[in-house]
Amino acid sequence: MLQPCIFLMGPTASGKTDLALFLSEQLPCELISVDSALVYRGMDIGTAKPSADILTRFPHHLVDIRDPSEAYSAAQFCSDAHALIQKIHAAGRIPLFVGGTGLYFRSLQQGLSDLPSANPEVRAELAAEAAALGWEQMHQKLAKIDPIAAQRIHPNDPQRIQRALEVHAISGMNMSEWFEQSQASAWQYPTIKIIISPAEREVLHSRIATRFHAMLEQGFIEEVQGLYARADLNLSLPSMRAVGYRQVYLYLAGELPFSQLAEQGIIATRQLAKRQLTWLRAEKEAEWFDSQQADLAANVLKYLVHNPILSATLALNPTESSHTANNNLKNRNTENHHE
RNA sequence: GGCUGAGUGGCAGAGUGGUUAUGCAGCGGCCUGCAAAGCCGUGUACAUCGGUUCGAUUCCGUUCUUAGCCU
Repeated sequence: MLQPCIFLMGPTASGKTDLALFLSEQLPCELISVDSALVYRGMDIGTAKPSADILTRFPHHLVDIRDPSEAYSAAQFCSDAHALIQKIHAAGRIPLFVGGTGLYFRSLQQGLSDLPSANPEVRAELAAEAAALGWEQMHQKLAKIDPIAAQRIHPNDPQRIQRALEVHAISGMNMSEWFEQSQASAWQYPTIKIIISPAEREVLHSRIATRFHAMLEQGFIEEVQGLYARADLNLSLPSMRAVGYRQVYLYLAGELPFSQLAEQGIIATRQLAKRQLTWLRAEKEAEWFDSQQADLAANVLKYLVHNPILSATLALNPTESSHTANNNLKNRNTENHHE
């Protein structure tokens, strides 16, 4: 019988982190971050990363595991996550996945087909070719190599055209053939999925704006200055394209006036949150909680503790789980948690 | 008070006697090794009232608003 997992999902600025910290105090959990930006060391303010002090007291897996010059990926995330699940389950504890990266959650649940991984040299070649021919031409090439993929991929979508061509260039087999041959192994663990988000979009927008201004006051620009100064970092890297970092980077490069920095950063964050919500709406069998409700933490904990998926595991950990949790419920009723 | 100009969708900004401007924002969606990425879709809006006309956002006049100039 497989042991359980918990997913805590939500858009940026919804208060996931505080809730996760609380839950990890109350339940025999280990925190695993599901966030494509928190993986980067030295990117702290703009990613709203928990402080060093918090991370010491509440260890998070998959935070600060890459240099900003490196790339991470959904496939690496899946591999890392599965290794962690084994380890955590072996210790009799529950993996608590927290984050807002929709692709990572989906990859985990649906599995990824067996595909050749990214190859920087091949990508560089394809990029150079595209610069000469244009992406429409590249799409036409793809149509010859892999008609099925070409039909699915829009001619204006360079990222996906490049990946499909890359797969073929590396392996000699096209993407659609790979999909046919490999059956992605789906998620097996009994899982409770919690989604938190403000019920009102305006609330989310206002929290995003407030938080972005706070980041600027906390020295966000100085943080990016250090990264901007590095010769090995540029805007083509996923790290420097992260929301907020890209805008500050452009400002430092003199391509975005200071007067527009906050506005553009906030807009980018809003658009991120919107895309995240699109992923979240597609989640099946998830329990939604309004992040603005006064007793959010208590309600989520109550929901988890009473969920049959957890009962067996909690019964094995009576002293540090359900007993404590139920006691703490009484003290948490009026508290409101924010990220 | 007089003269001249301008009034276009949330914002910016073209244009036309009868066909969709466009960009940004917003909203919805897509998503298989860059995903906080990349991409797709989505608004007859033309200040007011009246006139001319088969037909006016576009022409004429009224009113209002506004910018500049004059007294």
